[in-house]
Amino acid sequence: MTALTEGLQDYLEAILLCERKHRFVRTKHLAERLGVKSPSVHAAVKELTHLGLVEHESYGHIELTPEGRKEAESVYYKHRILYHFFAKILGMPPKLAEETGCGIEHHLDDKTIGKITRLLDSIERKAKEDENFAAELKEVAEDD
Amino acid sequence: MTALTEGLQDYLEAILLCERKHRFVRTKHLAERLGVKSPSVHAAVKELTHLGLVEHESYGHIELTPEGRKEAESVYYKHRILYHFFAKILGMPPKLAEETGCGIEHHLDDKTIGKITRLLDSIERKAKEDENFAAELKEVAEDD
DNA sequence: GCCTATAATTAGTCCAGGTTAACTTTTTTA
DNA sequence: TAAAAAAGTTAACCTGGACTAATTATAGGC
Repeated sequence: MTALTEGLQDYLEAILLCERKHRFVRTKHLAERLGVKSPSVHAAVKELTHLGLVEHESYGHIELTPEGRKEAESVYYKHRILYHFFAKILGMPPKLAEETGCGIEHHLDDKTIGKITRLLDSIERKAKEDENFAAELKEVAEDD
Repeated sequence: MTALTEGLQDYLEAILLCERKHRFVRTKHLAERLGVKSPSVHAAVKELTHLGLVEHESYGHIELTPEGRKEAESVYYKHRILYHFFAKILGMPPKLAEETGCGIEHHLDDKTIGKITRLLDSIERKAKEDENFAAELKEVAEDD
C-alpha cells in the first residue's frame, strides 16, 4: 500500500523514458511500453500519485515529482548498468539482456550497483592492457 | 497455475536443503526456513504435487520427484554462484548477499549462469597472477 | 491404551496487480 | 460544429500467494 513495489518502480522508469520521447506522458504510452492494459496503468498511477511520486490530473498528462524523478533515475541507472553487463560483458542477445536487467534491477541497492560499476571498470581496463585476459572475456561473451 | 513461479522455485530449493538436514521433510521445516506459515506451505506443496515435482501423502513427508530434484538443484546451483559473486567478489555482507542472490536467481537462465561462472573463473585466475588487478578487486570488495 | 501436545489440513480473508466490459471525456475530422 | 473515434476512467472480477482461525490427525507420556 504505502511501499514502492517492484511493479511501481517499473512504472516510474517507464514514465521517465516516455517523457524523453513524447514530450508528455499518457496512459496509453505506458500501457504500450509495459505491455499492460490501460486500467492497470490507471491504478498504478493513482498509487504513485498517492505516494507523492507523480502528479496526474484526470484525463491529463502524467508528470514525475522531484522525488519520483529521483527514484525513476535510480532505477533506470541500475537498468543501464545491468544491461551493459549482460549484453556487453556476457554477450547476451539484446532482448534477453534487457529483460533480465529489468527483472533484477529491483533487487540491487545503490551501493551494490556502485560496486558492480567499479568492477566492470576494472575488468574492462584490465582487458585493454592484457591481450590474454581480453581473449578469455571474448570467449565467455561469444559462447552460444 | 501450470507454471513454475518464482515462489514455487523457492519451495523446491527449500525442500532440497531440508532433506539434506532432516532425513525427511515436513511442512513445519519448510515453513521455518522460508519464514512462512504452514497453510502457505501446504498450498505450495499441493501445487508442486500437481506439477509432478514433488510427492506428498497426507500428513506424511514431502519428497522430490526426479524432475523436481533436477529443478531444485538448478535453482540451488544458481543461488550458490550468485552468493559467491555477491559475497566474495563484491564483498557484500553474507546476509545481504544471500537475500540478493535469492531475489535474482529466478531471473537467470542456465546459459547465463554458465557464463557468469566462467567470467568469475577468469577474473579470479587473473587476480592470482596480477597483483595490480587483485588490488583493484580488493578495493571494490572492501569499500563500505 | 488413553489424553494431551504437536503437526497438518481446511475454510475463509486480504492484497497486489492484472483483466474485460461499460461508460465518460477529449480530440479529430467531415 | 456535430458526430465518430480515441483515450481515460470506473466497476466488477480473477489469480497467486500470503494470513488467521478452526478442525482433524498423529505421536508421546503416563
